[in-house]
Amino acid sequence: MNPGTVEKFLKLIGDSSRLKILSSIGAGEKTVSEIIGETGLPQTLVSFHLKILRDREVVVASRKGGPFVHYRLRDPSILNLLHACDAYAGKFDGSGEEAREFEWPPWKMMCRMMRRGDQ
Amino acid sequence: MNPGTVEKFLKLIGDSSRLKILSSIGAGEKTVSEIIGETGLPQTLVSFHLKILRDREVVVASRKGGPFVHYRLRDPSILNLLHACDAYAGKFDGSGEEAREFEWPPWKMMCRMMRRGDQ
DNA sequence: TCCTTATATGAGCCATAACTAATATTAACG
DNA sequence: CGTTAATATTAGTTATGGCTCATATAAGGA
Repeated sequence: MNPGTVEKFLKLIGDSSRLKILSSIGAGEKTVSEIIGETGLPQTLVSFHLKILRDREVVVASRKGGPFVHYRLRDPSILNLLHACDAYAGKFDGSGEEAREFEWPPWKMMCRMMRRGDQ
Repeated sequence: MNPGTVEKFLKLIGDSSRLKILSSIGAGEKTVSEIIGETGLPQTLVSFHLKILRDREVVVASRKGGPFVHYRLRDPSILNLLHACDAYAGKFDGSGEEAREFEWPPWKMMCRMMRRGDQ
């Protein structure tokens, strides 16, 4: 486990404006205006964050006619990570008891599970 | 997905000094001196971070004779999350291609898997 | 070419939090 | 009680990065 690598990654996504943007884009595709409308964040702030997310390959941009730029998540499953963190942290910050029921699975087990399409 | 909740959680663990501390403690238990020795971080910095981690219930402290305080992770499986992030981000920052093979499993699937002790 | 809409970018400001230095507290022993 | 080792705490400093303002750029239509 490389603390620097993990820190870099968690800081990349661990900002509420960015989380709003990622969540807004979701599994589909959205223009900047749509993201702005949905998040309520200022235009320049959205563009600012999108640039970083784009440079770091979390999102992918494409132009499709007009001045519109569409953004999609390069790996939509990252939303699952965010949801898991939300669920974990939500309980985690609370009683600190219910979170005991959940354990983060080992990486290899996550790999196997998604490869098998476990039902 | 509450951006504020997730942000708070990711910022809590998304610091390289803290990651080093969590990794040092591991699945066992360690004194502050041991953590200092293993991480190479200054004593006051370790104590500073441990206080926050303690207050936020990521670690649990106990005294066992002498001036020694032992720390353990309240939920050691969080190390699995860190390892997964490491693996994901490591590939992620690289070619951006190999990470495609891995998808973060949905929360419910993670719950089921750990409940079944899937092999 | 000019205008409009959509979006991007850069510089500077400001908020946050990690870190350090100094010191306080805890536990145990002589 | 004084001393030592281990650890915690506090105030101030510093580094980081989010955010804002002003403006630049891209695309398309008249």
